[in-house]
Amino acid sequence: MPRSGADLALLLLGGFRSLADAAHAELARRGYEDVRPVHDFAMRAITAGADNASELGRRLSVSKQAAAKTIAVLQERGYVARDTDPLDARRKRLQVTALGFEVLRQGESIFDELRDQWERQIGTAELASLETHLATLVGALPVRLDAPGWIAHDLGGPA
Amino acid sequence: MPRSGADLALLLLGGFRSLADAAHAELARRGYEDVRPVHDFAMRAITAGADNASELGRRLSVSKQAAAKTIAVLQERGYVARDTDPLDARRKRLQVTALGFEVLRQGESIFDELRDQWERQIGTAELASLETHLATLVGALPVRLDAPGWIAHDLGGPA
DNA sequence: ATGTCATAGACAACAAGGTTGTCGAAATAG
DNA sequence: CTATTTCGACAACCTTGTTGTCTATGACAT
Repeated sequence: MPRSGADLALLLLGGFRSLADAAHAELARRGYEDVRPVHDFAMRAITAGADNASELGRRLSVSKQAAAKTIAVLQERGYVARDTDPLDARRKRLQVTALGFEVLRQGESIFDELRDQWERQIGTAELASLETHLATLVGALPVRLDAPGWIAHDLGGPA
Repeated sequence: MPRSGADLALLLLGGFRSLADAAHAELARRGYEDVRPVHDFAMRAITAGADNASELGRRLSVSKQAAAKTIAVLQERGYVARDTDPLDARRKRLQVTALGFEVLRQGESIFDELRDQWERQIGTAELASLETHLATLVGALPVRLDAPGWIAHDLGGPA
């Protein structure tokens, strides 16, 4: 059955959402109730080298002010720490704390489990092909979480 | 190459985003600069029978107040009209205007064109299989656009 | 050395979208 | 006729983002 282009878009969104919702719920179940996908992505970016607010903003494609707000939350909750940069007094160096890494680790394993479930549902080869094709179509896009309203927000639904 | 679960999620999100961004940009190019995906979805829901604010809220899984705000915008821009319901004086019946339908029509064709492009890139059978598998995995989820921060917002990036 | 420009981070003001709570009017159940 | 529910509106507030402005610091050219 030939679906419409709009359906395809919804399908993609739905796929992401079910993964993200499930991960968020599971993370909450494991005790990290205040962690949302944005936080996870931000910590990943920090780990990957975005060790100051301006740089984090660039990596996430948001303003540095927005990045600073996210950092403030992360810091408040003990997931990242900041200290001054000895080489550049303007900068505050960011570091993911042990607690932060713990969340990152759990998040990863949750997503991997979710992927395994999908694999069992449609088959290893099928999922691999789906990923390959999607990767071809999407290319390497910057993270671009953007205004993560529903990504960041508490996702209530049963979906 | 076995990707991680998180990558899969990002791929899905990326797929949706590239479609949505392209559609939004093309719609703007065609002169509908103030239409965002949420508006499109809302109009679709209205056409599909959600002819009052409360019902629209239910269909979109948002509060009726949020739905009312969306309606206000849509009305302001002339995409929907409201009149009183002769059968129930509490209700304001919603109707998509001719202009609204025009946008809907254009949006559909844009998404279809985008899908065609994808089909040419990876092959008809491949795209169909991708859709089928995704549909299996996702199931029938309610629209649930949720807090459409970046869906609703003006998507600036080149992505 | 010094003047100029770019960058980091902080603060303020504001926009968009959503939420809950409240309320009056109208429909409906008993 | 009364009690409950539903609709739409309003207000207050949250979250995440944005732009603009400001100071301190660094980089660089003169």
